[in-house]
Amino acid sequence: MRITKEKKQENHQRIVTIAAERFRADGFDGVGVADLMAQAGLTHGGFYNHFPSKEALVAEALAQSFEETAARYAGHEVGAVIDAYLSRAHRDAPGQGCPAAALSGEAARLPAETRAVFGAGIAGLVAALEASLAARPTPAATPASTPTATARAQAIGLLAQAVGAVMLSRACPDSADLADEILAVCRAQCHAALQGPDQPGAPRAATAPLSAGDPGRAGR
Amino acid sequence: MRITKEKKQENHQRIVTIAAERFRADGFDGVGVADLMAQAGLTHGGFYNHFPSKEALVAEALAQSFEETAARYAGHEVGAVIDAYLSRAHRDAPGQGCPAAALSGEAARLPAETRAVFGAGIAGLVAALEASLAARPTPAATPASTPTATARAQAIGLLAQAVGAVMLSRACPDSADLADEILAVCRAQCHAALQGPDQPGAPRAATAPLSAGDPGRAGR
DNA sequence: TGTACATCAGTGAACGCGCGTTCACTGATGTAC
DNA sequence: TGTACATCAGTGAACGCGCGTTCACTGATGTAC
Repeated sequence: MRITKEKKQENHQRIVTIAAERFRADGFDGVGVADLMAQAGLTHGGFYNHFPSKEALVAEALAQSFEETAARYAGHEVGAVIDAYLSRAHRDAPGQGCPAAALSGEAARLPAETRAVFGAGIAGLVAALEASLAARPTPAATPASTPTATARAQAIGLLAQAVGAVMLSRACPDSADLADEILAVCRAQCHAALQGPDQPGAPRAATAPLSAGDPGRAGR
Repeated sequence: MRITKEKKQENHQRIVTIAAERFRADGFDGVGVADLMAQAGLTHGGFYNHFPSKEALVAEALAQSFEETAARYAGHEVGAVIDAYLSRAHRDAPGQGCPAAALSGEAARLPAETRAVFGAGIAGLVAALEASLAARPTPAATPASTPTATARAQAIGLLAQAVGAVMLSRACPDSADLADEILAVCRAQCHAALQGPDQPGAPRAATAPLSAGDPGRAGR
């Protein structure tokens, strides 16, 4: 039954990718090793040929989720990133979305080593957002009297509000108006913050050119 | 072994209060029925004299947590509420803190009936915050040209950012500077938002007159 | 008010179940000659 | 290049454990007379 080294690596990657999605969708405790292996087309016994423990898989899956998320938003206009992040599509597809919005609550209870991975992921998102903010041209109408916050502070503020909004929206009952209201209100406020404290804030298109994975399978 | 009706009610209340704390600290799946009953000085078998299921206890504990949280902040200046909410004391004592910041992630995966309780709790916090915002005197320096956002929109935005900041801060490794930075940055931004988009933002005392329960037992 | 009996909160053993992990085994792959 | 053997990825049964829940039992409380 032995297989090629390449095949093994393929299997390893498949397990990690499946885990990355399932953990975000169902939580770390919501998916079992056997379930994950079955979804990868394997039996549970072989799991420990790939990982010393479930915890190790959690760490790998988290790292991959954060990288994938940072990569998806990289190079896009911050406004477009905000629209995509605070969209119903993102809220309704946690498995394809940002791990910070899906797993921050449980991450606080992870063992220190795994939590370090999560912290690094958050730091990476902040850094990426900060870079995007620093790269954009200064809003023309900003008067010299009110210097905009540092890009870093702005990045942290935007991330916190976006993560909070998506989490609260997900925690509301499916049909609740409040769930959509939270998303819409915070989307508007993030855009306003972007345009500087003195811009009245021209209305923006709410369309999200950035999608959080396959847009066809919402499944909320 | 039968006990007084009053005694039973006392026991019931004690179980709910213990559950409210433990669920926020360890998550719904992080605490077992037997553990909870033992902490209440009872044996696990009697649990079903009080609740039809663990899920029913979750619902009761959540409702109590939200009421307790809303009551704690009620009647205080919004600025003081922000300082207390975005404090290290609150971050380090999730069991005594806001259920939205402790359990929003897991709440998204709760059965519909329990999620409805959670949604009602969020709606209650928004309404309380909105009332506090509406009650305060309009910031003197706000020019007529930039009307402040509606109190409701402001309440939603503040709650989302505060919840997001506390959750992200908790998800960072214990000794990470980022954890404290998130809290400090978001605290400043919430205050700035309070003073209206045109106020440069006078420096504020960072002291939190409001505490999230017994300040002596941090335990992060 | 006093007595007889039904009620029921609490006890602790037991249930079935799913979990993470271990293990003996298989047989194709990789390697040493 | 060809052969013999060690390696090891995958299999599937089994492990111990903790979980939510059930149940027969106890005896003090509550109630009907």
